[in-house]
Order: sequence, then C-alpha cells, then structure tokens
Amino acid sequence: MSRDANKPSSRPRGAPRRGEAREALMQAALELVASEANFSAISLRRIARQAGVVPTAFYRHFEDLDALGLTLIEDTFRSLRAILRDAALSSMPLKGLVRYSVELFAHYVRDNQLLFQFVVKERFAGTVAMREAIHNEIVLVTNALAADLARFDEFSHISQNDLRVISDLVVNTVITLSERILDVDPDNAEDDALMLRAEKQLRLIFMGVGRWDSQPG
Amino acid sequence: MSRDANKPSSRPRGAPRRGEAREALMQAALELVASEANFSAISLRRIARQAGVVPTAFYRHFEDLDALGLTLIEDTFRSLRAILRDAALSSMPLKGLVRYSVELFAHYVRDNQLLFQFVVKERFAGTVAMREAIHNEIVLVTNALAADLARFDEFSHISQNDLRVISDLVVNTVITLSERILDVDPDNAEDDALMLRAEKQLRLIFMGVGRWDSQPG
DNA sequence: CATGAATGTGAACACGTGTACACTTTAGGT
DNA sequence: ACCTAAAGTGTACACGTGTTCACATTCATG
Repeated sequence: MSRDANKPSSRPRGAPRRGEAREALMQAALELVASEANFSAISLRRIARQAGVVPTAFYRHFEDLDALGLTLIEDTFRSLRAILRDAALSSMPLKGLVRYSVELFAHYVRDNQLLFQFVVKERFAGTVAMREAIHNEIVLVTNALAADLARFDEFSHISQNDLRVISDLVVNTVITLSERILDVDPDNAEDDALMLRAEKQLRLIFMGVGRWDSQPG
Repeated sequence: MSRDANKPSSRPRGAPRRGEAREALMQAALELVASEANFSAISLRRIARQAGVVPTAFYRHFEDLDALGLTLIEDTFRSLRAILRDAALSSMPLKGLVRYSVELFAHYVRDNQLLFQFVVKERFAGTVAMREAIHNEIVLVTNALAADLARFDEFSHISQNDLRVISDLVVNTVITLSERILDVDPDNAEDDALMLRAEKQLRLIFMGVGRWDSQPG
C-alpha cells in the first residue's frame, strides 16, 4: 500500500517529480498483470489509475501499451543477462555447477517475481512484437549457454550443432522451473521440491551427454 | 410407448435444436484467439458476431466466457487422451518409439492447430480456472507416461519417483515442440527441423536413463 | 394438436474504453 | 531572470462492452 491516498486530485496542482510517472506506470502494469489474467486484459486507464496518474499522462511516456510491454521485457532480460554474465558459470568446475545454477536462477526469479510473471504470461499470449522480443532474448541465452558449455572437456566430443540442441533442452528445463516457481505461493517452501526436480533433470541430461555420439549423418 | 427406439442419442428434454450455435461459438472463439493475442482480449460480442449469432444467444449455451474456455480445454485433452490411448505406445519396442511418438504428436498438433494454440496461450495467460484445468490434464498425461515407461526393461532400475521426474522432462520437451510447431508458418517445411531437434533431445534423455542410478539420499 | 422447455431475437441500459484537444505547471539551460 | 520543451491536467466524444428483459420461434413428446 502506498502512503498517499489514491485520490488523483490531491496532488498540488501538478506532480513535478521527473521520470517518476514512467516508473510508476511500469510498476503499475506489473502489479495489475500479476493480479489479473494477462497484459491484454488490462486497460490503459486502469494502469494509469493504479500508478496515480491521469490517463492522458500515459502518452507522455509511451506511445501505446505495446511500447510499455516491450520496455518491461527489455528490462527483464537486460537484468537477467547481467546476472548470468556476473555469475561467470563457465569458470566453475562442472561438478556442482548444476546445483549452483539452479539455485542462482531460482533465487533471481523469486526476487524479480513480477517481471518474470509478466514475461511468462506474454511469451505466448502477448502481441506479436512482444512474443518476438521474448523469443529473441531466449535464443541469445541459449547461444550463450552453448558457448559456455563448449569450454568444458566433458563436451569436447559434441558437435557445435548438438551443443545448441543440448543448451536448448537445458534452457527449456530452466524456463519450466521458473514458471513453476511463479505459480507457487510465494512464501511456500514447496519450491525446494521444484528445484530438486529440475536439478535431477539437468543431471540426467548431462549423463546422456557422456554417452552421446555427435557423428555426422 | 415412445417410438424413438432407434435413436442412439437421447436428446435432452424438449426440443434442443442441433447444437449448431454452440459449436459455432466454440469455433468462432478458436478462430479469434488464433488471430488475436489471446482469449481475454476477445469480447463476448465479437465471438457471437464471428459465429453469426446474436450476443444474447451466447448465454443459452454458456454461463460466461470462462465456461466456453473450459469447454475448449476439456475437448482438447479428451481428444488427446484418446489419441494417446489408441497409440498403445507401451506395446511397442523402445527402439523407434521416440521417432514414432514425435511424429504422431506433431501430426496431431498440426491437425488440431486452433485447439492447441488456444491451450498454449491460456496455459499461463488464462483464468485461474483455465490454468488449473490445463495443469491437471498435463499431470494426467505425465502420470500415464510414467506408467507406460515402467513396463520397459530399460527402466526397471528406476524408482517410481524418478520415473515421474523423467516423464515430466519428456512431457515438457514435447510441449515445447508443439509450441514451436504452432509458431511456425503452417505450410512451412521447417518443422521437420523442429521434430528432429526434439527427437535428439528425447534420445539424449533416454541415454541418461541408462546411466541413472535411483538410490535414495 | 397442444404443451412447454430449449433456443433465438432485438431493444435498452449503465459503464469503461482510447484518445484528441487546449490548457497549466515545472525544470533546466542560457 | 527568462524561455522553451517536457510533463501534468481536465473535459469531451464516439464507441464497444456485458448483461437484463420481454418476446418470438422451434419442435419432440404427451
């Protein structure tokens, strides 16, 4: 709950704070999407109301709702890319990497609940532009993972193409994990079980890699 | 005595005209969802218009939009369950099962494009009731797969719980495949590549199973 | 045929919507 | 201290929405 009441006319003849409204609109959209079905079910006016802003003010910051959505998606993945870069996963021993990665990711998803909930919902139900944006970002992550895996001796017998196939499977498994974490009641200890399951699945995949034969044809 | 003896289907009391409008409404909803972002972005009136029916007629067949959506989900999975049952996958040799299953499923998804597109979009962006319905159906499929896998000698060393973990991974991989098939241009030969990738991923998983050790702790 | 339930119809209502417009206020560079 | 572009505000309009209500039609069954 915000401290000032949701009375729009209580503002002293104009809200001077700069750039604040833009942030407020984005946050409002996230909150509403989290409490409703999805983004397309929410109106511009509702977002403005939730942000404590007059409807027409929206246009000062975004061309339309689509632009807002794209900005949120961009923000999410910019932040995620930073996390993955700083984690420096490729400089770790493969042993224990799975557990560490899963915990890192799960933690991050929980810390950015609203953003990820937005992305999960819009991945298939969003506008064409949104869907494409999300898809492209996921492709980037998958490629980065493939490049990281290539540095491990355990993957030296895997062709570049197969590395991408494997990374794709890993990324999908992690995406599924995050979808489930977000579906669970926030303060629920149940997502330990979810993490354990994902961890098992990833270890299973890596076991398969040991027997995998990347020969042409 | 009544003379409706040779009528196989006992219609409800009164004069239920052929459920023509009901079918039209469902089909209209599917078409609109396929061409728009998702279900919540479509109004009752638009569905009625597309179905060639007056708005108020909607209420003769469904309590509200949610009920329509739930019916579509139910239909999709009823049909899918039938396919999987008739396929009798568990009576096949494990060898070649992967390729066969992938092709069967891909074919089926393409044949029921609109239905699956609906389910994919509503899986995370739908109403709570819809999301739960879809989730429950997927759990059923996963359990059935686990039971099927248990019959193969190759899985005899796997604990029941791990069988579910593995089935879960397999189901998620297949779901991802269908999402991608639906994203692709319908008459595009590109989904052969998608099927090949999914097939590789499933074989990788089953390779891991060979080395998997289901011991407690 | 007559009945009555299922089904179809059109008018009406109260309301939320996106957005254009003209206006005021603010903040930062000069 | 001034000027100007950016940000904020209230009004207004045309339109689509869900849902109600009373009425018309259909048609298997008694």
